[in-house]
Amino acid sequence: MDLRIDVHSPEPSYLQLAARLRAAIESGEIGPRQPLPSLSRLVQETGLAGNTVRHAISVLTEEGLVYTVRGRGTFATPRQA
Amino acid sequence: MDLRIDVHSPEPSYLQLAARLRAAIESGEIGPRQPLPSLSRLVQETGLAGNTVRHAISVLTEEGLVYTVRGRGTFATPRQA
DNA sequence: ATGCATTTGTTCGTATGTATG
DNA sequence: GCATACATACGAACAAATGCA
Repeated sequence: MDLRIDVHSPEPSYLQLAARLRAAIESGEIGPRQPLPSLSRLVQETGLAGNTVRHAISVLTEEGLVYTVRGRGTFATPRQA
Repeated sequence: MDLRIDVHSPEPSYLQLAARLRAAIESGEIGPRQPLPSLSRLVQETGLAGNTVRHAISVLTEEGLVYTVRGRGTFATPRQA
C-alpha cells in the first residue's frame, strides 16, 4: 500500500490519504472486517499529523467504507450481500 | 523529586516532565537500574494525563536514558563503564 | 491453577491553540 | 473568515506482561 503524500499537490493531504485508503479497500487489498493500519502507523508512514490522519479516516467513515472500534482499530466495512 | 509542572509555561508539559526526570537520573537521585515512578504515580503527582506522561518517557527512551519492561516498570539505563 | 492488582502498550476520541494560504 | 495542517493535551477502552497471594 503506497501511502506517500505529495505535500506540494493542490489536493489536501487528508484527501490524498483518504483516496489511497479507499483504493486499498475497493481493490480488496484491505478485505471486509480487515483492519486499516493504525493511526500511529499512518502517522509514521505518511509523515502527517495525527489529526490530519483522523480527518482522512473520518471521510471514509462518512462514506460508510470503514468503521472504528475504540481501543481496537478501524476496519473495512463488510459490503452487504 | 519535584515533579510539579507549570501549566502556564510556554514549555510543553511533557518536555517539562522529561527535564525533571532527566535531572533526577543525571543527579543520581535515580541510580542505574533503579525504577522511575510508575506511570500512574506520575499521573497522580503531576496532574498530567497518561498519554502526556508517556510522551515524556518516550523522550527519555529515545535519548537512551531509560528502558522499559512491560509489566515491571521503567528504569534508568545503566551507564556503560 | 487461579485470580487479582500493578504496570506498561496500543488504540481511538476530543478539544484547544497556532500558523498558513 | 475559512479550510488546512501541525502540536499539544486530556480522556477512555482494550490488551498484555508481571508478580503475588
